[in-house]
Amino acid sequence: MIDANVDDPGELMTIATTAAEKQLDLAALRNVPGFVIRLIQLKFFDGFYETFAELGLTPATYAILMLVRDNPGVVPSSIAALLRLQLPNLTKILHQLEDAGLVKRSRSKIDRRAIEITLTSKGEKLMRDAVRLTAPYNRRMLAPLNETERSTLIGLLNRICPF
Amino acid sequence: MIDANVDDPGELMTIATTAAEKQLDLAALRNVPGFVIRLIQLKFFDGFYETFAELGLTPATYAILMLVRDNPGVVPSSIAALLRLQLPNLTKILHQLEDAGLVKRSRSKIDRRAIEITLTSKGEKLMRDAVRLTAPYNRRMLAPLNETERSTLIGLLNRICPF
DNA sequence: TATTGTTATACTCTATAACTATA
DNA sequence: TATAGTTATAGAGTATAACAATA
Repeated sequence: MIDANVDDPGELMTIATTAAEKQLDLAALRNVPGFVIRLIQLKFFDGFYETFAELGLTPATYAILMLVRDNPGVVPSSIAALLRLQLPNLTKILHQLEDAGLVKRSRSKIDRRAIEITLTSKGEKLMRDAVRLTAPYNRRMLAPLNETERSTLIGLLNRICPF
Repeated sequence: MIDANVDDPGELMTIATTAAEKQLDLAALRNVPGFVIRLIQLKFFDGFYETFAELGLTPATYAILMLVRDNPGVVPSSIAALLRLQLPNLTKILHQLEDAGLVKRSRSKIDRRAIEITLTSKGEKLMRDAVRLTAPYNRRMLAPLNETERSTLIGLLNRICPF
């Protein structure tokens, strides 16, 4: 050890990298919900991968497969509109899910332009496994809140959710 | 008009693209806060660009400049840690902001590896303009909630925000 | 030997235009 | 003429490795 910071004995002197250490003023940004929501979303994504990577799921494929599970025969344009994905990008993902044996694509008999998406049995099994991990994941992400507060938050979020 | 849907008279037959039209079952996804938060974040980003694009601000530059405004002399590594940006990516943005005359970069006299970031007067003026647009933007994004609910939401979000 | 900031680069996500087949 | 899906491609955002200067 060459040099030591008097305020931080026992460690090499480094520039503080957390708000608390650096005493940064964050009051303004904390009152911008869009900023706070962005940070929370990054936290949820990190937590998602920690929990669901073992199943090979991403946030996007989780949402797509869950939507298909509850709405068998849903068409790509509906999925894209709801999940705010561009159709070309969704097409690619759906082909990957089909290649992985998780979904089945079949021409609609009513409108032969449309493709009806359903889960395969492999896809259904995957989502059963995913569902088992979901409640613990949600609890972990909302750990600072008690049960009442979690319900309140989910209710308020759904009120401002654009669908 | 060639053909008309009996359920939708007066319009060409199209596949419904909203949850309401298509009667999609979204109950499962609505109870996954991470999913709802992702959609809300996309909504906030869209709204952000509608409001702040005229100032040339992005969500990232807004946050960076606001942080620098309230913490003059803050170093890139602190900004990166707080805003969850990688240092190489932040470096690029800071050089753009410097080229635009919004921030000043100067070597720290305490630690000559570090760069202290401050706003220029042009940067200060820009953020005064941005602040004027912020409250209306926040209100518009949280329009479905009353004043009490907005406060409750912001409080709960800050409790789960990772800093 | 570790840290700050930089450069270069790769990878993922997202967006747009042009095409086909169907309506 | 408009829509569903596809293909190709471009752009933005994000991540990683290697480096120089400084501690």
